[in-house]
Amino acid sequence: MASLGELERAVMDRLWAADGPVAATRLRNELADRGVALTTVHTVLTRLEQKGFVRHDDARPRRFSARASREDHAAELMHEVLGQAADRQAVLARFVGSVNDEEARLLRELLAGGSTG
Amino acid sequence: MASLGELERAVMDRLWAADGPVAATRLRNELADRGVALTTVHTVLTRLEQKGFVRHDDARPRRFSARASREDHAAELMHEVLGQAADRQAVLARFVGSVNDEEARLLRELLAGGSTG
DNA sequence: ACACTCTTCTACGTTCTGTAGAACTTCAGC
DNA sequence: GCTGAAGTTCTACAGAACGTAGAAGAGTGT
Repeated sequence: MASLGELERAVMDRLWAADGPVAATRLRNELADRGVALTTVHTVLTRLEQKGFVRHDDARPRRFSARASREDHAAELMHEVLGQAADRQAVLARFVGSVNDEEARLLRELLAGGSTG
Repeated sequence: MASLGELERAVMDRLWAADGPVAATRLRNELADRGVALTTVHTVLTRLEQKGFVRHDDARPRRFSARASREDHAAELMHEVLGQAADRQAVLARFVGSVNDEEARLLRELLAGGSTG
């Protein structure tokens, strides 16, 4: 499980927040507060692709998008963390023990209406 | 959320697997396959302390222990990951959707027997 | 062809991690 | 209290990851 750097995460956040593929120039604009150069954005994007988080189309300004949604990514990460411990039950117990009531209710609903095979 | 390096994680694994505080020499022995020097173990231990993962007692061979259990740590991480996404419901939905039957059953039990207020 | 925009290549400084020698501290035995 | 062994801390360095971006190359519109 590769973890992301500060800028990498910022880029992923824009990609996730975006409503579709995004051009590098737009990302640069959205990250204007950091004052990063366009090439910097490209470098990060390339690294993110190598890590499997991002992909781009063949259009010409290339447009980049996240391979997985933020939610899928988070859920995936949760799984990795869960699987990394030998005693999953204990982890789940602690996890469930510390979610708030709303989340607990949601979980119950999700588990009740879940698939059966 | 600080992530750990290869050796750092290996050390944490021993600490978590151990049945109580562990001396550096023992850790070095347990990591014999890596052939690391005792000072290397100490360095890693120090860094792990700085990161808040480890603590040591005042005894004289110092003995080190993990601040949180592996399970607590994993559950904590899961929470961090969950909290990091805006749409928690969606994350939980995906998470629940991808746990296996056994885990799902366990979760149901945990949620059923949990607090109600 | 030319100017402009976009993309890729290459590079460098910083920080993190693995690695461990050198130096200092403490304890056991004398 | 001195001495040697064991333990601990200090300091340093190499390699990788990341932020950063200039230089160079490629594509587009006119």
